[in-house]
Amino acid sequence: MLRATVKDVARRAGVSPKTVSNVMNGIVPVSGPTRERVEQAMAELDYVPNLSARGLRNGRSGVIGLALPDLATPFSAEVAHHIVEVAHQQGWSVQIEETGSDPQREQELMTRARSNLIDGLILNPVVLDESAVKVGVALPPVVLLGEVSQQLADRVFVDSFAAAREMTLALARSGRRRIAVLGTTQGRGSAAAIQRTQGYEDALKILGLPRDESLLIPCEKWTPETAATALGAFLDKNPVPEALFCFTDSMAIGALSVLWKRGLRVPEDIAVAGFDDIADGRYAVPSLTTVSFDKRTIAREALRLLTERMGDRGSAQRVVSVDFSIVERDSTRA
Amino acid sequence: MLRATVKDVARRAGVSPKTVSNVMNGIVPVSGPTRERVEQAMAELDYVPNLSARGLRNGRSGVIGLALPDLATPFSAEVAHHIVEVAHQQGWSVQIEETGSDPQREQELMTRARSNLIDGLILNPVVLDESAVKVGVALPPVVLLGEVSQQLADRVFVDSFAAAREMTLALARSGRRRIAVLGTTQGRGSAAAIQRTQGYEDALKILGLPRDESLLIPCEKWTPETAATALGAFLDKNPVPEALFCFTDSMAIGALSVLWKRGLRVPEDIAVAGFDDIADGRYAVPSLTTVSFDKRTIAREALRLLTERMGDRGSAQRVVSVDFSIVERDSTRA
DNA sequence: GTCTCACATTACATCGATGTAATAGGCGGA
DNA sequence: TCCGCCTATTACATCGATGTAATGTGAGAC
Repeated sequence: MLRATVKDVARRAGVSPKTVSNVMNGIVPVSGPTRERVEQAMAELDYVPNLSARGLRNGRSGVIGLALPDLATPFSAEVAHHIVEVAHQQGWSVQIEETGSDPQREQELMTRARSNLIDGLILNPVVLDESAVKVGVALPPVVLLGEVSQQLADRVFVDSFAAAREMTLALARSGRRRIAVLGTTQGRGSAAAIQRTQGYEDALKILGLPRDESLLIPCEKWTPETAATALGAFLDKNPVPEALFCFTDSMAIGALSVLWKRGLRVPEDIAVAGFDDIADGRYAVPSLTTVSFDKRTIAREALRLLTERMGDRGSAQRVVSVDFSIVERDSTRA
Repeated sequence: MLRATVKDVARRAGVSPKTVSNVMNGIVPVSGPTRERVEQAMAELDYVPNLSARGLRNGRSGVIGLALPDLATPFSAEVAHHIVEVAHQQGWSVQIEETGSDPQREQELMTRARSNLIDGLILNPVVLDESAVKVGVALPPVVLLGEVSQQLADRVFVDSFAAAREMTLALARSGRRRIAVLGTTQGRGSAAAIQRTQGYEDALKILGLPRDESLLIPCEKWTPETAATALGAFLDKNPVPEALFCFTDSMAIGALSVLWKRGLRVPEDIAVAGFDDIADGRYAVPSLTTVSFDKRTIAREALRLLTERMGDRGSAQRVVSVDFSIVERDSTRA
């Protein structure tokens, strides 16, 4: 059985297809009785508009794309959750893509986006800074999430540099001096890694603490697995630091696991802090001190920038910084 | 600057629009030289097909919907991750919707799906069993994930009853007799809750252990928060059980947090087990014993059922059961 | 040299909704 | 009674890609 179309509804209501369309869109006025007849016909035929047709005609699909490195990451999952929710409230559908930290795939996405199934794209890039958003190509509206050196698109971010500095200062407040960081990168790392490292170093300077290269624990991929491995290797060769600042909560959770296995008590033997304030951190053992920020705000701002950009291509790019705060929990409480 | 269309490509290549279409689709044969001219023209014009138009014409959009209760839940996030990945491999895009455990919203989704922007729907229902999939309405292909009493749609699931029974037996293996479960529901709960409770009770019967009503710790929402609250209330009024089987890993993580705060050692004072094998469980403190199953397999099977169903509407519904195994980690190891 | 036959290519209609411009209908004022 | 005007409604074209059926083109056979 075929689906009903405007034509069918029109026939049943004894009006023209365009009138049916007018009833749906509510821009062109329709008289009371006519409207009622049409609405009844729609109900009787169980009419559902064909969004492909509408999209073709209007040039907009009502769908936005959301591209994240890996949905299974708690942080990405929380961001996705809020974006889907906010988008839904505003009548948008969300198409999700994973980039797997692969610039190639971010390119593909752009193409997809240009195929008109997507009216705009919210992209959380990882490694790539420049590659994804190529100049000169007719791009759909794009909003970037996070720390990116990219200057060509709208962007919502948390000031990683300031946050890392504050967290380091907070860790030092109880007299801790040997503060290690987990998640630094060798060579060209992500913008976030670079900024967090710099924030940490800036705090050391403020504190008058020596910069100890050995306290920078590199970890390219920011997952519990890699963090656990990296921290394990570090502990095999170095004395236990007084505090450990992990560049993400996920890494901190991996770190807590390793510390516990080695019989190191947190926070008595070593304080641990994270970044992102993911839900798991609250229920970590012990609960995790972290850099917190409102992900719903990020979602809302990203969507705001995106919709504004749809209306007004070509204006100067906007950048929104979202506030953060240090949330102290058991993992650092003396 | 407007996007190029088949017409533009055709003009540039000196052929008809239909020939361009033939080159893209590869069904109607196109001679070598012509194909080359067309391909070059497409490249020069940076041509990207309009998927709305294609969707309108073909009646298929190349997009499938994925509806989950809450993307921020680690379990949902992992499932989503695998589905997006598998779908991508097969050339599908995935549109994500959250149902927030709200049957109303599951209904809306069906409507959305019928609006032809979605060729099929993978739905992970929670409370609703019957409501979403109404008979008689022209539905898009639907595959349900999880334990549902629903008999009208294809389905991929893990045998919760058997898994809960095995887990309970495993917990009893080290001589533990007072085994509590966390996550039971009062009244009409989710199908999963009912089956897991029954599996637990079946194991008690096998073990010859008494069924102790007080060891059923109710918890409607399966989150760490609610689990922590429920377990806290339980511990205030009851002696500490020898083992605690949480109906999800998320709840187990909340439970571990509470136990730790109360100074109860896991597994010495109480063994703890979960269900789902989410990544966080591996890095919980202590690492979490759980019911494990391959989520990629779930994703693959769900997509297989869905695509098969697209080709063949109307055949009998299929049900796929995915294997599980008990993974013992530190939270139960004596 | 004409006639098939096979195959590549084309013109045209179509998918469903909606903007545009023209039409129909109603009402008040002269 | 007729004109003019405002509003609700309509016919038609259009968005871009593609199926259908018809056309064109060449090779091969007689």
